[in-house]
Amino acid sequence: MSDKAPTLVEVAAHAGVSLATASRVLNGSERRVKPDLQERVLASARSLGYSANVQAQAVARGTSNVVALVVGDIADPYFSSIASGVMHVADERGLIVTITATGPYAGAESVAREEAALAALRGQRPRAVVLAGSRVVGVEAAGGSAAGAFSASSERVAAIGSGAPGLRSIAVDNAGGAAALARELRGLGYADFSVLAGPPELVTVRERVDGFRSVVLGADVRHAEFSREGGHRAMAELLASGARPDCVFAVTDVMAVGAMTAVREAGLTPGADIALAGFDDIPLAADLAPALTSVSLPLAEIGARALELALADTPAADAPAITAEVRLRASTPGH
Amino acid sequence: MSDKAPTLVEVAAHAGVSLATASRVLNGSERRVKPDLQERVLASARSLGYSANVQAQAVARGTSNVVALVVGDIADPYFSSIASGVMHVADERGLIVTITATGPYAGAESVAREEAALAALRGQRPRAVVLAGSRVVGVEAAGGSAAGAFSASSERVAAIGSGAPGLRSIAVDNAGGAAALARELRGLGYADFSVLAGPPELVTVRERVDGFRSVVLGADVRHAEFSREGGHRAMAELLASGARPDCVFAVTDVMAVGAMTAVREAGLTPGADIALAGFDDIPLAADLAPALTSVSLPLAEIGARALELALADTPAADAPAITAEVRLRASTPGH
DNA sequence: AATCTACGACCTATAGCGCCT
DNA sequence: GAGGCGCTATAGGTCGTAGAT
Repeated sequence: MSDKAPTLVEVAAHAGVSLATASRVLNGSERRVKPDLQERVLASARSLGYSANVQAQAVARGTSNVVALVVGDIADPYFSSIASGVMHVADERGLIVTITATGPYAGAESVAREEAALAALRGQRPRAVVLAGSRVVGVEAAGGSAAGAFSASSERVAAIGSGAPGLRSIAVDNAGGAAALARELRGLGYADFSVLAGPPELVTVRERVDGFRSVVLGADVRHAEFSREGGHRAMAELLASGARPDCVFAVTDVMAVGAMTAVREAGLTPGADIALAGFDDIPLAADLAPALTSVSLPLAEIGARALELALADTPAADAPAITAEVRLRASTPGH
Repeated sequence: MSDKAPTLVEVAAHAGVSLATASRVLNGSERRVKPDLQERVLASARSLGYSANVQAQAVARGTSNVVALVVGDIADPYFSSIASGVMHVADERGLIVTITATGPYAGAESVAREEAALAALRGQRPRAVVLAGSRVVGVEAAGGSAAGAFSASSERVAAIGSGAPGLRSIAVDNAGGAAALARELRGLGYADFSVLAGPPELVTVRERVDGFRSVVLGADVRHAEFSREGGHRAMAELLASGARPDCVFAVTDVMAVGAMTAVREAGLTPGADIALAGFDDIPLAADLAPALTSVSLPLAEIGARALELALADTPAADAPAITAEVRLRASTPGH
């Protein structure tokens, strides 16, 4: 009934070898020890239930096997899909993933929270960090102080989307995807568009809105929280104002979901009375009724590539931007 | 352009004080030092960009501030909602959370993976661990070897749902919720039921199926993977077999979503031709069309309580089981 | 034929690592 | 200022074999 985990010295003593030898057979890779001793050490370790203390290893080695992931909200399908990809490659490489959520976006306070999170992360001395939630426009906020401190201290950071200068980043063609969507929708016969956007400070939001409006110049834009509720409220207000666009583009599928419900609550039929399109192509998008037209992003792959990029020794030649693919579905029927 | 993080000794030297003093003002809680020294140390720390190495602190203190969360699949709304709750309380208490995914359930292999994950977790010396994905029936698997090693080594573990004996656990009234749902559905006039279940080895599945069938005795049961695809396939097969139950209960909302699409693909209208109900009440359940009838579980709260339970010094008097609430919606209209 | 030095193979002893008490 | 946390890394020791003298 040992109530404390056995240490290496105990294992070494039990096996009758030196600490160094025990360390080598249990962890060290290079030097090898004679088979019989090796066997004895392993046997002792097993019988004592030894498990190396990774914290101590990290201190001794001067490098941890922890990677940190920063997201906005893990319950959001966008982030959880990315997290899934990150965790997959971490698992392959025997790395431990720690996750931090910066919470819903709420102006300056969020920037502060984000920086606090990054500062706290530094304490972990992670081998790499993936910023999936660093969403604030501007070098100062996203890539300046906090994130800057990372690169300066030689820690490897990769941002998803709009990379702050000087930071590795996985480029996502938000603007191009949104523009392509706009073109398709116009080709379908829609003419009167309205855009449901998140906070304008978020780069991702700006890119998607700008991309969409580069094709559909006159589209009216409405900002709201970056969530299902935000989409719901924005759409409800839009309808309450008497507007009846024939197609609404929500910059996020999650917002589109809320918008769709709002349309329904107003006694209208999504798809038929008002077409609806989103962005991200989250897992459930195609299962909605009507199935939601969206711009597909390989979220898990993005997460995986982000971690690989962050882990790389050399900043790596800039990979091509992740391309977004338009998926037309029943929520935007052809006229 | 320092490429290495400054250490405490550097800060101490810079401030002209002893290591111990610096340690006290920057981390130690008890003893306090004179204001002027304190200020000097803080100034040095700031100017050097010092950030305590938590790994080293953990080794020195003999206790880490890491809590581990084990889930099946972080991209599944059920798990990500729970994770959200866990992360929230961890954040409040200044703890770091690491997440491990055991992957989709796949028989014995999954049990092995789960144990491997737990073994790896031991190396982290977490202050507490929350098992949200430990889903296998039987003491041996879920609470036996691996998990047992934790409690034996005095680490604090809490399981969500069916607790293995000897493990702290958050009880969830799966059976009661499913039974209540069955009663409500029968009250609505449904008589011919079919159940879409996940792998029978999972306790959660068993409890929900058994609870439902304790009310609706004759219900036919069909097992499939514990996912959207599983629900889709099972429903497609059910329909292909020529069966036309008037109400189908999927043990999980995620499965219900797949089932709903399968119903539609068969040219039938969910709700009208075949009623559909799920379990969990994931965020998007009410936004589906028809809105999905489900049994609501406070997932984030469950996660939060699980971590609190795991963290508690004393095993805590057994709290009441989490009660599940039936939410009747449009997918199961009254006759 | 016996001794010496060389040398690889292997292990032990012992400094650290960054921090706490 | 000293000692310790659990572990890594490396200098330095021991031993056995082998070619040189």
